[in-house]
Amino acid sequence: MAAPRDPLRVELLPGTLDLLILKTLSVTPMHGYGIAGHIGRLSGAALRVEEGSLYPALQRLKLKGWVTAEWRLTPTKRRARYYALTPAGRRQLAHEVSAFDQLVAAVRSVVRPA
Amino acid sequence: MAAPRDPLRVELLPGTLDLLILKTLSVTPMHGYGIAGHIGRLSGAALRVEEGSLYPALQRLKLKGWVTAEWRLTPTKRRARYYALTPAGRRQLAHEVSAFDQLVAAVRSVVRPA
DNA sequence: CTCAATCCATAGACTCACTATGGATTGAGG
DNA sequence: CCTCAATCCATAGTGAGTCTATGGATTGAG
Repeated sequence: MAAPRDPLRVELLPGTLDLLILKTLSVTPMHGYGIAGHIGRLSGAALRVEEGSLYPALQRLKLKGWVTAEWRLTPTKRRARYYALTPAGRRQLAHEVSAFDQLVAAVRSVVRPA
Repeated sequence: MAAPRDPLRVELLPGTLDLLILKTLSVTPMHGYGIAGHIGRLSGAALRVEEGSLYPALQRLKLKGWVTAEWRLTPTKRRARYYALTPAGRRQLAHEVSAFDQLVAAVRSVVRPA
């Protein structure tokens, strides 16, 4: 079996965090801790969202009107702040997905020219 | 013919600029202006590297020992500062290409779950 | 009862790209 | 000749955004 190794941390490029959060919330409203867990799981633990990045990001998204926040109780009776995507947030998500794809294509055209 | 339109500017994600510069210099030594032109051309004008981003980036790369700088004359007899990749720079390039690919894969696994 | 996990959030440091600016040189077109 | 666009260099200041470090409260398992 392979030797245990560090969990291959991929540094987050600034600008991708909003995209990841919006996408996560497009599935269902979720609280901060849950968002971080969801991103970590789906990425196979490659992406680790720090709380010091997450909460400021959520504030930004709220200010821009892309998400709403509401205190609720978790299934385990814990008090948590649930964030939900607004219609504007959904449009923004589509826009950011497209921008990300274009950027990746552009960078690849330089890194791997035909 | 298509109507003239704005050149579809893709905002550069922080961290990708070094990668683009290193890759460009891996072909042949080049001066700043040439680097910007090369990236713009290969990306189909999608990426536009501003001089205010480029020169500070070149300083960084030089400080880290990934490129060297040398004054020379262009084929058109203009004085220009030619930058060249060092062996450490080449290793860094390989590392950044790999990191970029991993990041893209990780983000996509969240944005487009199987 | 203790400790890990779950949940929130802020402050400060730091990296890095962008705008704005400034300057020098060359060649083409008038 | 003169002007202007293109070629080349570079810095200062700003602002966006992520990270580390920190702090605190609650719940359940052992």
